[in-house]
Amino acid sequence: MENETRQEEIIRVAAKLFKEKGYSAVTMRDLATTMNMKAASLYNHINSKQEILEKIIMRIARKFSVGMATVKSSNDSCIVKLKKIIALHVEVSSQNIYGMAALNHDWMHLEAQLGPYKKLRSDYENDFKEILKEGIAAGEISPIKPDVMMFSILTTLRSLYLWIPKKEVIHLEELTNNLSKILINGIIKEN
Amino acid sequence: MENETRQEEIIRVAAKLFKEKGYSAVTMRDLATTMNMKAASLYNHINSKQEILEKIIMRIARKFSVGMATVKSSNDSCIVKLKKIIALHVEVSSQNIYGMAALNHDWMHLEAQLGPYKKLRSDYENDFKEILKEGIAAGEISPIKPDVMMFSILTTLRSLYLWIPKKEVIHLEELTNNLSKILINGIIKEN
DNA sequence: CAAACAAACTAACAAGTGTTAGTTTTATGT
DNA sequence: ACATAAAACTAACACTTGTTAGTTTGTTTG
Repeated sequence: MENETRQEEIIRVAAKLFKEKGYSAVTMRDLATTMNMKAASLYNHINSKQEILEKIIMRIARKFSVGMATVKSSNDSCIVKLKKIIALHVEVSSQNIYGMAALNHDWMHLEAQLGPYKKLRSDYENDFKEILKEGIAAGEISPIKPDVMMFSILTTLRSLYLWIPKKEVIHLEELTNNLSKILINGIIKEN
Repeated sequence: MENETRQEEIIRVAAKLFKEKGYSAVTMRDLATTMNMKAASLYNHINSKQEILEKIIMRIARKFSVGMATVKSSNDSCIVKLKKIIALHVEVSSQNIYGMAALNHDWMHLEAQLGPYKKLRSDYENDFKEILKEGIAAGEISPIKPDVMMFSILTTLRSLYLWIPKKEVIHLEELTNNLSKILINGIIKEN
């Protein structure tokens, strides 16, 4: 982690602070103190507070879009596609625990990038819903309202960042498997 | 809605603003403008910005605690208990859409009430987990890690506020039934 | 060594923050 | 009509906000 630029370091530290208190409650002086410098010095590396938020959020949002495109273009069954999406969320969330908090809580404070972000998000949700609908049509998935299904699964996946850091040792593969079971097969015991 | 006090009205409007921008980003002048008054006038009805947040959050947190106590003391099976908890979340969330946002996003900005809030929340989670463990012991629920199960179900339920207002007409009972199916039985089609 | 550059610093700004004090308006009950 | 109380107002406060300008320090390169 020693070949990261000073800018990247600032953004990484900012994401951590944003997770704890939210974008609006974190001041440039807070960020500077954590970085062991004065607030004005931050501006040698970044252009504005807003820019930090943009980089944190848009970087992750694009990763999800790319991941979804890969899943979408595969020839897997819908259930397998869903499992791949679950794995995508576990992977991206575990690698961006702090950034995911900003993405979930502070996207509304985006300014110039607010439109582009919303587009990425709604495209993602549409793709997700489409997979569920195909699954229902193919008889793989129960014919419950796709909206409710998507909401249920996606909010769980979007909240992973809250929960992954609490696990002592994170077995990502095990977590992915458990989530797949719970989200797809439910929790009820079958006989 | 005409027998609500001016204080209650302020708190209700504040909750709506908090949902849109978060506690820290909402200024007393924002709140006053929305209420068609000057910021200083707010202080005829409330003592501080912090107090508004406390009332919004603690009021709801207590409702969940009371609801959980009722479920806990019943003689229902674990699956029925879970369904009752789902119904509890649908009910409280639909009646406090704006407040739920503050509870989920802004609890960390509580000051005097931060400790009490955290206690309520962790007690609630422990009760929830206990129900799942009993269900596993009784053979009603699949023997997956109770932590992962609780996380998955609870994050979905905690995010209901994001989603309920989007439904055109809200059939609360139908929503509760659909969620129960999805969260308990999963989405896969059984043959 | 000297030149060049990156990255820290001090000082200051204009605007916005929650909140208080004191005053005026508006409605209520006798 | 008048006293009372509720609820609005104006003005101001001390402090914090993001950001800029200009300067100094330290490190690399020719």
